[in-house]
Amino acid sequence: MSKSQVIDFSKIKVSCSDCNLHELCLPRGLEMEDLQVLEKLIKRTHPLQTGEYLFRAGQEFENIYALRSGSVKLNLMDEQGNDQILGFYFPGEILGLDAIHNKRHQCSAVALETSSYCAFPFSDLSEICQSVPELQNQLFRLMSKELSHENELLLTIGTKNAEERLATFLITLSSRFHRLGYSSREIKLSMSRQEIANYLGLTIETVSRIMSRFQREELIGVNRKQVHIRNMDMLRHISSGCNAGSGKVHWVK
Amino acid sequence: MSKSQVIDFSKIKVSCSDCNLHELCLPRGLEMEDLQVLEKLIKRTHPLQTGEYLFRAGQEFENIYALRSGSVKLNLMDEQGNDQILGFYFPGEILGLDAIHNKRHQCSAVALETSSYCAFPFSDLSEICQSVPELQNQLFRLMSKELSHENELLLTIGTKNAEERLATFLITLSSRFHRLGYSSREIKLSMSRQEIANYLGLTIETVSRIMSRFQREELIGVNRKQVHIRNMDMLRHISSGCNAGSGKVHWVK
DNA sequence: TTTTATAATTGATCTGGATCAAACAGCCTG
DNA sequence: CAGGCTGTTTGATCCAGATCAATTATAAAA
Repeated sequence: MSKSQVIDFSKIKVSCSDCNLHELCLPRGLEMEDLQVLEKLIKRTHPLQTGEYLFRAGQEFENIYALRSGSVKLNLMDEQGNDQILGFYFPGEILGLDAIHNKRHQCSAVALETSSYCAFPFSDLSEICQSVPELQNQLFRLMSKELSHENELLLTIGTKNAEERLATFLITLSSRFHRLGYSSREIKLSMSRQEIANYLGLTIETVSRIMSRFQREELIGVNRKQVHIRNMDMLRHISSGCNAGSGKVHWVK
Repeated sequence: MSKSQVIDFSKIKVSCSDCNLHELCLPRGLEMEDLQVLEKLIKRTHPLQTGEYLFRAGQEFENIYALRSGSVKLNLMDEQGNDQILGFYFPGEILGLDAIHNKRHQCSAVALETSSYCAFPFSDLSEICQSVPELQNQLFRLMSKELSHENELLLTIGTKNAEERLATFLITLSSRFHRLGYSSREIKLSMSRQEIANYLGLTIETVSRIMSRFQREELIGVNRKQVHIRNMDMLRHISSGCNAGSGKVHWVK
């Protein structure tokens, strides 16, 4: 209503100790002194608007990024223009780790909605790691977790059918939102159907059809980008591929 | 011929400074002193025979592994038994990095042929990183490279058709072998057709058919597990998806 | 040598999801 | 509020690759 309600994010001063994502992006048990060193090197900038880039493929690698609010998609393109979305990122998650080895980003990261973030200059960070073992280990853990996520995605795309992939997608989003303190039943999709389709190795039509089917079967309620999970168990059941309901039967010899 | 030619690998004493994979697995410019510390903690064991496990899903994470000879497949299985091969590993490559974050292996690593390796206890390694910055950075780089590999695989599986995937697979193997000092035209496949198919998200029949077609078109020569690349350019062309030869035409508006 | 077992190839058919096409629903903007 | 734009849904058809089935090749065992 009043203009005073319009927030100027650029003027907000946030310290890591205040940040509610603290536990997600920083190691536990960091000394106050270390924390202050860390805070000093963090670059905070204007939030990104929808469609703006956090980083672009080809850019020199300088920072890793911790998402503070909003959401971001990460995608990789080859010389032919084939474009694959590798992941969606939400508050507390880290981006840019895959660019370390050749000092250049291969992927692009694009905001799916207004999003704010912290940037950590990697060279400084890796230097601090030398004196703060817990920070080094946190970075190892973060990269390792990223690897695991990609492994899961490969398993999903490589072995599951369209229905199972979409169910898996919804279940995964739900549990990630839940971890952030949101409802696990109300999902606000910040990405388009096209982006979901690309991510899951499907087409937009297939995604749309299956969403409709899930709705018809009362597993979910859909209103544009808002998804309400009505039957979590069944959805989980479908996502794990034991979907006897659709006539698939596994015989035991 | 004579029995003296049978090598007892368990008695071979190899130091990192002798190892021809040195450059691949250790950081450059490591001080002699640091190298000796490192060598002391490396566990060398009997080589694995075909089918033996380097590590199994569920096992506690202790070591990361540097493959010294042979080859290994890494695979991930879900509760339903869906099994996805995530990668094939060759000498100089590192396995186990994805297990860091929850201290337990999610994947299994199985030898595809007689294979030898070095095991580095990770807790020791991360401790040494505190005093040897270059080692820490090498680990960051290795994990980052692993992430990039998975990104590439996702792009391949998510956007390419069967023919393009197999061509990509062969080209990739070729260049990896070349980096190891082998011919880039002679590929000895240590994995079965079934394993190639699984890795590429295809069936064994599709892989076999496309291999036959490639042979018919004189792109490759195949003799069981031995593949000879006869037309690298064309293979590369197919792998990158600009395959006008098969009737696909891209119109410019 | 034959026997058995496993991996790979080849052919015939089927189908899940892609592609093509059209209609529809929210939107901004003039 | 009409018109244009974009994203989504739904229907009709097609096809790349899966599935099913049979044959062949290789290798190890008897």
